[in-house]
Amino acid sequence: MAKAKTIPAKSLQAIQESKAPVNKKAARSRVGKLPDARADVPFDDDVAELKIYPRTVEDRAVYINPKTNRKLTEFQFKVLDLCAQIPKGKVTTYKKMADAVNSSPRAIGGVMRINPFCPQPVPCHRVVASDGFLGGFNGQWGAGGNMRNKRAKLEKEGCKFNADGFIVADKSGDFNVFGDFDTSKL
DNA sequence: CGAGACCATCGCG
DNA sequence: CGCGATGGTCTCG
Repeated sequence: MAKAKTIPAKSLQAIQESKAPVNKKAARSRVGKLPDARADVPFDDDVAELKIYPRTVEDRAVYINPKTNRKLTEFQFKVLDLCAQIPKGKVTTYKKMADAVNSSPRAIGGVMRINPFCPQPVPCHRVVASDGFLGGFNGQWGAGGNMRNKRAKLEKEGCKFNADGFIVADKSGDFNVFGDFDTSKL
């Protein structure tokens, strides 16, 4: 029964050629890190729960992020606001978001990590890596991570994935990265 | 106030 | 397909 868990390079190539939505770059080492389920993290595909999100400057000034026990910075709110613009059933990438606020993808990831407003109104599960890979969730990346829940949430919204954790279609049936951010109201 | 650490990435070799 | 480079932010002393 025991089979190799790593994915043969050929399969990866096939995946890239036929389905890779964004770049046709070769899959990276992270692909070999599947599966993504973690026994210690309960399954959760809820995409409806609505957290209270401080909108006004005053409210934001006093809000304490329960995840960090700290206030959120201006930049963090900016990124969260941006993320909140992603329509249901669509996804965007860390890079797109970074471009939108003149930041870097890693900084975006950093904010997603501490996002206390998941899954609403800040649907951080709709942010994937630039090549369509599901990426990280819940503070972890790839395998050790808990992509299962991120994936479950997206599937519930109508997105499709292949066996390796790459998105192949959003709700519309195609895959196109959402990048139409309105940065004017940040 | 400054330096160092961190990262749910990227893209090149 | 692996690995190092890189940018920006956060944290702590």
